[in-house]
Amino acid sequence: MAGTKDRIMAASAELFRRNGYTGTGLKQIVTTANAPFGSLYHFFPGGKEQLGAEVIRSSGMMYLQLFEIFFAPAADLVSGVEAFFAGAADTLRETDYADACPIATVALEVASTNEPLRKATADVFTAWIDAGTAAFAKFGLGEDAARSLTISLVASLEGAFVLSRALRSTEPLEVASTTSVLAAKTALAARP
Amino acid sequence: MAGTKDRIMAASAELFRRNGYTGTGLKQIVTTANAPFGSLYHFFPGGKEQLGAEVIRSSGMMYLQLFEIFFAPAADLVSGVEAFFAGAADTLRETDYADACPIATVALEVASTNEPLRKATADVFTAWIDAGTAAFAKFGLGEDAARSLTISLVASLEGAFVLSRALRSTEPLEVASTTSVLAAKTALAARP
DNA sequence: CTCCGATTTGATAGATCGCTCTAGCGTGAC
DNA sequence: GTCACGCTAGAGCGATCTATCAAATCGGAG
Repeated sequence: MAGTKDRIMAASAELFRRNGYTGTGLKQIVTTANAPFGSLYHFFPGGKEQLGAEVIRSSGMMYLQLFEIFFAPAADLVSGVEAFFAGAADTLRETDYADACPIATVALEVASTNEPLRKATADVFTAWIDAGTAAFAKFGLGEDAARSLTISLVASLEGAFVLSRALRSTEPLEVASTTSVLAAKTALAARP
Repeated sequence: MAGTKDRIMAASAELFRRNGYTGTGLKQIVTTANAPFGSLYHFFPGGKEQLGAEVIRSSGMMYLQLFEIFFAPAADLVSGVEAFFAGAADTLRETDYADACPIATVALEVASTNEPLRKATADVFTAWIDAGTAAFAKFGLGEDAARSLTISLVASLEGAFVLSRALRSTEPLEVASTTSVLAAKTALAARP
C-alpha cells in the first residue's frame, strides 16, 4: 500500500481542489485518506498550513508534467493547444465539473489572507510560466512573445475553468480554446 | 447612516471576496458591519447560505453595471476592452491585490459543494454573458460571435485575476488585455 | 532477544463555527 | 398613553475546527 504521507497528500489535493482550503477539515482529510489523525501531525508538524503548502507545490508540479507532455518539442503548437483544452474539458465532464485546476481555488482563497500559501501558489504559477516560455521558445518565438503567450493561455484556461465549473458547461473551455489558438497563430505569424 | 442590512451585505461582499465563503465567519461579518448579531438572522432567516446568495447576486449586478459603462454603445469596442482591463489593474494595485472579481473566489469554492450558491454564481455569469452579447451585437457582430467574444473576455479577465492576485503583479492583466484586444479585432474584421 | 527510533492511535483541549433564543428598545398608529 | 411591530442585543447551544499529547505498536540493528 502507498505510504501514509502519500495518502494524506492525495486526499488533501482532491479535497482542497473541490472544497477549498478553509472548506476542508483535517478530520475529513484523515478520514478520506484512511490515516490516523496523529500521523498528520507526525508528517506535517507545521499543521494545516504546511500540509497546504506541500500539496500546492506537489499538485502544481504534477500539472506541469501534464503540460509538458502536450507541448513536447516534437508536436505542433496549435494542435497542442487544442488537445490541452480538449483534455481539460473531458476531465471536467467526467468528474461532474469538479476536477479543474488543482490550485486555483486555494490560490484565490489565500491570496489576501495567508502569505506562505500565497507564495506557494505564486511559485507554482511562476514555474508554469517559465516552463511554457521555454517550451514555446522552441517553436521559434522570442522570449517576450513566448512568455506572453504562456500567460495568455494559462489565464484563459483558469478563467474558463471558473466559468465552466459554475455554469456546468464546457462552452467556456471551447471558446477559450479558440481564442488561445488565435493567440498562438498570431504569435507564430509574428516570428522574426 | 446606511441601513443595517446594507451594511451587512457590503461587509459580506468585501469579506467573501477577500477571504472566501467558508473562510468568512458570521461573527466576523457583524463585527465588520457594526451590526448586532441578531439582525443578521432577522434580515437573513435562511442563515449564511441566504446571505451568500443575496451577496453574490447583488455584487454580480453591480459589476454588470460597471461593465455596461465601459461598453456603452457610443464607445469604441477596442478602447472599451483596453479601458476595462486597465481599470481592473488599477483597482487591483490600489487594493494591494485584494479586490478583483467579487464572485470568482466563492464560485470556485461552492461549485461542487453547495448547489444553491453554485446556481447563484451561474446566474450572475449568465447575466454577464447575455449583457455582453447584446452590447457587442450593437457593434455589428453576429449573435454567436458576440457571445463567444464575451465569454472569451470574461474568461481572460477571471483567469488574469487569479494569476495577478497570486503573483502580486498586473502583468497577467496586461497580457490578457492584449489577447482580448486581438480577439475583439478579429471578431470585428469577420463581420458579415 | 533487546533496544530504539519511526510511526500509529485516539482522546482531548481550547477556540470558533453556524445558529437559536429570549428580552429589550424605539418609533409610528391610534 | 399604549399597543404593535420592526429591529437591536448578545448569551449560549451543540458541533466542529486545529492542534497537542502520551501511550501503543512496529521493524530493523546489534
